[in-house]
Formats: sequence, C-alpha cells, structure tokens
Amino acid sequence: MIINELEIKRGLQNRGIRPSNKRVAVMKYLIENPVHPTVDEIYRDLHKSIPSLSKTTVYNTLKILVGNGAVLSLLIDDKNCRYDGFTHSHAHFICNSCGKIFDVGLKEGYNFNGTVDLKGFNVKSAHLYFSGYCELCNSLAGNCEQ
Amino acid sequence: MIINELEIKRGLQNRGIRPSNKRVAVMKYLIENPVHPTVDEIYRDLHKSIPSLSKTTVYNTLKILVGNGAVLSLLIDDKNCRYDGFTHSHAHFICNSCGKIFDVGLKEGYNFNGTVDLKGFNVKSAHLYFSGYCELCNSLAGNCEQ
DNA sequence: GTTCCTGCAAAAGCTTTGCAGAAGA
DNA sequence: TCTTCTGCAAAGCTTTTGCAGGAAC
Repeated sequence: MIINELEIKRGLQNRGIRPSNKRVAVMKYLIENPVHPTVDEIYRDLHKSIPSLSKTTVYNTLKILVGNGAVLSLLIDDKNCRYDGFTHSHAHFICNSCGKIFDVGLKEGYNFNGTVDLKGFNVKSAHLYFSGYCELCNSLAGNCEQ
Repeated sequence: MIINELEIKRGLQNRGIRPSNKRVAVMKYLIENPVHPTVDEIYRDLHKSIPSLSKTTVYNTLKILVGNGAVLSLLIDDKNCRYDGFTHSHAHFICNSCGKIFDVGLKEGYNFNGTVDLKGFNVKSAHLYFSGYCELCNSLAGNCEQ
C-alpha cells in the first residue's frame, strides 16, 4: 500500500498533532502494515530505516495518536498492547494457535442497540474481540476439535 | 452473597481441578466479589484471612481457573488483567473516569451471526467491551460532553 | 527565545520462572 | 513414596518517568 506522506501529515494536523517526521513515520507504518503490531515490532521495523528513532518516541507517539483517535489500541493479546491504524468500526479475531490478529467486518451501520442494555452509560467506544483458531491453523490441525 | 464451599469444591473437581483450600478460596472470592478484581486485589484481600497465601499461588490458581473455563480473564483495563467468576455470556463496560467495570447484560441467546463475518474462523470465545462514563461519573460532570 | 520533541537511562510495575520444601493421595 | 501444590526470590518484560540536549517555529 502506497500512502502519500502529505496526506498523513494533513491528517495529523487536522487532529492537532504536530506532524514531525517520526510521528508521520509511525502513522504511515501503521497504515501500511495493518497487522496490529506491538510497540516492539513498530520500533524494530522503523529503526532499520530511521536509526535515530527511539522506543520512547514510539511510545510517546502512540499515546498521542491513540489519545486523538487516529489509532486504536487493542487489548486482545494478553502479552502486549497492539495498535491499529484502521479506525473504522470493525471487530478483531485472534488465533490461539498462531497468534495472528485478523480484522473482522461488522455489518454496515451496526450498533449494539437491542443486543445489550447500556441504559445509564455514556458510551464512548466499543470493542468486539473473538478468539479461536484461524482457517489455516484449523486445517493444519485436521479439523479436529481443538 | 453466601456460597457453599462444598459446591465450589465440586465445581472445581468437575473441571478436573484439585480443590485445595487456597484454590477454593480464590474461586469463592471471585464469586462473592463480582467487581472484576485484579490479581493484586485478590491477593491483598485474601491475604488478610489467609496469611500464608502468596501472590504466586494466586497467579497459579487464576491460570488454572481461566484455562479450565471456570473464570474469565478480562482485557479491558490496560493496566492490569482482571478476573470474573461469572462466566455466563455478558459484556463489560469500563468507566474512563472512576475505572469501575460493570457487567452489561446481553440479550438472551444472542450470538453475533449476521452482525459479523466470521467465515473460516473456528470461534471459541467472544468478548464485547464498552468504555465511556458511568451514570455516577457522568452526572457528577454535570452531563457535559466528555 | 520559547515551545515542543526526542533519546537515554533509570525506575516502576506486572507476570513468569526455578527451585526447594510442604502437603496430600 | 510419589505426585502435586505452594512460597520465596530472582528474573524477564513492557511501559513510564525525569531530565537534558536538540529541533522547530
């Protein structure tokens, strides 16, 4: 996926985030690598092309991006926090065998009215997580009950 | 809530978990304190009545209970893992202000068929998390947009 | 010049691990 | 006796913090 850096800069500015080169790089990485990477994965990959990048900056940047809604933080993997540059409404599936996290489409315009009772709560965000076995791991295991 | 220890013992045995006193105590605590406590909260409270209890044992026990489905682990609070002894299908809401976690009822028999596309996935569990402001925090803030 | 960004090193905090002793079957 | 459970201490990791130098405006 080829992303225009200028577009990313503008997107950050629209959210009131000063678009430093490193911040743009992190945002770009998340959009180009929609695999829900951990902080360490982001750092290790970007560090190759930007040797002066520190992990602290990756942490700082992600905190800002998440705080401004430019990026989602996923609490699906009990080992690490994961980050998602795709912020449109969707759910996630984590494979208990290979650990990969998959995006799962939510029906257009779907909300949880009628399925849950949220009376009295001022809801700001919703996350729907699934776990189990992905197609590949499931077939490798011979379709036997896991 | 008064829980029969014998009942808990039988419940653990039915899941193949040897019901030592400390394991029963942890399970009982989770059922009697459905506030989604952290490991540290469980440890600190139980330690008062069972001074010989160690945090290692709390960790060990929770791992076994979660592994056997007797307890749910909740990844809703980015600081700590939380535990829930109530394993029937329900969703959770975390208040961004006070940090409390609330159980949210799911419509009886509800599943996500039709709302999400899980073709190819062998789904073993689903978690639905909401965040925002609870009724009390919302009213204290004067109902202004948070 | 002032503000904000960044990196280093250290600290903090949660969780896991190894091992030895204790408890239970 | 043999297996399992438990506690202690240490280690491992992720994440946060304090501070000083540097960049941007």
